[in-house]
Amino acid sequence: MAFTFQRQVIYEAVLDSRQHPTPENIYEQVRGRIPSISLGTVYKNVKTFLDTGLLKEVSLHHGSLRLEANMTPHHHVVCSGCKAIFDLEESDVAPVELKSRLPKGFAIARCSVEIIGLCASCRGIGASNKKISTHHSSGARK
Amino acid sequence: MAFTFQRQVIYEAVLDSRQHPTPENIYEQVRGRIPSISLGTVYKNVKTFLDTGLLKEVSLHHGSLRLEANMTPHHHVVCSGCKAIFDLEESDVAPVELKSRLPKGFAIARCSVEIIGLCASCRGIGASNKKISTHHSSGARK
DNA sequence: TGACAAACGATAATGGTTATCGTTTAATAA
DNA sequence: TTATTAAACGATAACCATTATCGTTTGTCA
Repeated sequence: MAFTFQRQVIYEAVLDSRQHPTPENIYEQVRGRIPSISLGTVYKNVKTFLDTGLLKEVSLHHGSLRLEANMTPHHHVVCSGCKAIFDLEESDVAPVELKSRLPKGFAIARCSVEIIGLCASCRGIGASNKKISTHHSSGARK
Repeated sequence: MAFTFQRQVIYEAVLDSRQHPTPENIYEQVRGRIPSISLGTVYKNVKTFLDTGLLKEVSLHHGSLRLEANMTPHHHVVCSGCKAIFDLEESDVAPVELKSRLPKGFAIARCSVEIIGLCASCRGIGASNKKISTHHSSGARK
């Protein structure tokens, strides 16, 4: 991977932003230093950074809305391969224990634990138990 | 809110699916019972259900990719109003303690705690400290 | 039953993201 | 250093998820 000027500036833009920016946010900031940059270049390089592990996405579930009818508090087990979501009852996880202050004035509504990993079928164990298919390619390297 | 036949079938489709379906998934399933239903109707009613609290969305961050450069394990404080994301160091939360089995064959990669609520500015406390603006309307009733 | 608002289906428009394509730039070897 | 070649760039079209619009149908209620 060639470390071009565009890449440096894009990467620094994410580093400097303490706010988990969107590609669009990055684009706007980078244009301050490279006015001719294309939004496509930002997307391409963000994808490259994700693939090589230089950056991470905050949520595995951008791309499409996922719904739930279970309104009781509970947690989620998420497969980073197929994006499958399994529920975990609230009692299956010991209460989360905060050891520091939150941002000033923040009012907690709820606490949700996400256990992220690979499900059996994505690890190649057992039959290919098809989940609901969703989401764009995410795990494929070019 | 009138409880039309379409609404009943859509809601049951989400209830029956143990898999956190997308609107598209729901559309496909509902078409089995109401072949003439429109995808737009599914979206409209899903939105209605979200607004009235009958359904919930799994992630507050579908819609647009959010990036992070902090590759050390950490947790997130998320404002459900403006979708702002604050980081919490791993040491700020006591280790998550699992009290049950996960789905057979699931390999844990990491555990992430999400503390969801309203930030100071979304509660109307303090100056309107603008965060990076992102995401479509989500909190607004029609 | 009639009147009116709400919901529906069809479809156009929007917004985020990816793909394409011709040109420019970077890496490598001569 | 220059020539070669693949990778990266910018511009733009295409794509997919979602929302908006609009004319018609269906519920609700007087």
